[in-house]
Amino acid sequence: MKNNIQELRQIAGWSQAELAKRLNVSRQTVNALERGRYDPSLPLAFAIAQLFERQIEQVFQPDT
Amino acid sequence: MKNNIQELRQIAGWSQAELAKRLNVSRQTVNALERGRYDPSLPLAFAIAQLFERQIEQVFQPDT
DNA sequence: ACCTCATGTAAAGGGTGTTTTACATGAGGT
DNA sequence: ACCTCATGTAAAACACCCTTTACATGAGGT
Repeated sequence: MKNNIQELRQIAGWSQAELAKRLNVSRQTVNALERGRYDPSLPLAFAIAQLFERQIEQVFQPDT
Repeated sequence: MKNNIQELRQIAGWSQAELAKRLNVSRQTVNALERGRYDPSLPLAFAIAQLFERQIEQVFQPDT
């Protein structure tokens, strides 16, 4: 599962720490998601999409 | 997180076991999702939405 | 009464998502 | 040289997702 979190975050002008705070997760979680270490839970995926005013499919793309 | 899995499955005319097979998960997983015992992983949420030809937001609705 | 099918549930176990604490590196500004 | 900020990473701990195996219930058909 790929994602555009880093790109969206940089467009917004936020650090990983700032994004983490807005999502109520740790900075390490944001870093891990951007680096593709694992996928977020579904509720976190919704929070990310809502924060960036995108649909989930616009932020996350399945490998297949 | 609420979802419309049961409704979509019934419209498709499938049993929980049939849906599970199409999703490559166990029947217990389908049952647990329909009954709201937990949320699916993000990849499974994508598979469900794609199977029913819906957007993720049309299948899953955050509580907030 | 029996059989089958669909559904609900439970327990144990492996794998994944997220946290806290902590340390390391590089870039920029003083 | 120093300080600060942003980023990357690691280990331990905990909760959650999903599996297999198993049993229980109710509805419908014979």
